[in-house]
Amino acid sequence: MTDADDEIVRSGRDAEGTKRALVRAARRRFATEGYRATTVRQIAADVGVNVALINRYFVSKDGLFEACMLRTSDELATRSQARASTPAEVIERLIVHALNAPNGDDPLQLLLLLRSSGDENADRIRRRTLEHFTRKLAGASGWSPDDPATQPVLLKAQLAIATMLGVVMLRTSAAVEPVASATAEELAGPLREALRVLLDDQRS
Amino acid sequence: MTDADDEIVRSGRDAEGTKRALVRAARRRFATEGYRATTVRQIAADVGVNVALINRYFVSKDGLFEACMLRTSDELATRSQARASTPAEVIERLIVHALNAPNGDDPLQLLLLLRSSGDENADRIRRRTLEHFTRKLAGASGWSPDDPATQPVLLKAQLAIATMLGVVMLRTSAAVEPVASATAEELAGPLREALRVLLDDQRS
DNA sequence: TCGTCAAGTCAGCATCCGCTTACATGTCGA
DNA sequence: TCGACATGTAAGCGGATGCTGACTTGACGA
Repeated sequence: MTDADDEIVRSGRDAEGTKRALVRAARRRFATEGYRATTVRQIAADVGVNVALINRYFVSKDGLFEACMLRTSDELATRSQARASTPAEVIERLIVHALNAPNGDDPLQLLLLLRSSGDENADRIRRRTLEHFTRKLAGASGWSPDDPATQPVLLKAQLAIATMLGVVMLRTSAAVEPVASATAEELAGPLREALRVLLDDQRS
Repeated sequence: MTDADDEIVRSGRDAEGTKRALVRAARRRFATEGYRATTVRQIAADVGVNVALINRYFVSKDGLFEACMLRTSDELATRSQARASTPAEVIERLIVHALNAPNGDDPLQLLLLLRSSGDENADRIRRRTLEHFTRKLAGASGWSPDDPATQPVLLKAQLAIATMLGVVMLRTSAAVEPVASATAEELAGPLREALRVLLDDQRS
């Protein structure tokens, strides 16, 4: 495990480690404060590294954002690769993912939080990742991607994602009470019910 | 009705009309592109007016954002003042409000509630508006605000709001398919079911 | 007709942001 | 030991952004 990359320790002289640390710090900033509000100087300062390295390693701020999206996309793909399970399990994992990880490191949380960047390429990646995630979610409910009757299920899956997105935003970005300080346990119950309606129905 | 304030017509020499037009244009920008990405020059250009007027009338960009928040807060309060109705009616109104025509201002109002400006005062207004809206929604389901047993209902009402916010976000800001180009009718069905679980239950 | 004042404009300042260029420094093989 | 290269730094440029103060224009009453 190459964790603890963004420690202040940062021994330097380790390009790959520095890149990882930059992506980590950037992801956190982008997720919590948005693309435009995040400055490359902030990110560099978080890692304890000179600003110019961002341009050296990622060409531009857009490039760094894209790297964040790609890494999030990868992690998400890896996790959902874990054998397709029952709808109930999928729902459970979705809830746990979104409600824990208060530091904003969870890829699902990050993906949901990412707002539009203004950069065309990064926005396309974000859209594609979300759509891929939608299909995964619908697929885990036992639908074939080619079945034309799947269309309404895709919509429902996306509504489930939208629900989680809204919850995460209200909790982290807007900090609205009481949902912001509610425990994961308090939220899990109602969320389970709502998501079951959307994901676990009888093919109606 | 003093609509059509942001027409190119803008006869000038009408301070109140200009202020309203600025708030309208600003709200659209803030909601769709976020606070930081929106520039005062853009807003002024949208209205066809000199930038300096923003500072004259609203002191600062923060002040303009706060005016936007206050206006949506007012409009939202006015609408929900319409006699408390049955949960089913409330759900229906919520859905219509959020799914209205994309050029309409209704979804933008909700979207604006998610945007944080960094300004302490404006953010407080946003939080307060959302919390007030939550209580209204819970109240429409027949719960007294003082009953301690209401707490979980507040949470559920907020989850319902979160769902609608997420849907609006995916449709307008992220433009993720298929939800972005789905019709209101296609979405209304599943949304009704999900919201009913959260708002119309049997006090469980 | 003309003075007054609000409504609106103009030009520019200070600051920040993304990015680049030139330079310093640590590491490692010959 | 030392040169070569990769890693990291310092300084600053060009442009955008928020905001300001002095100015112009138009409406209206005496």
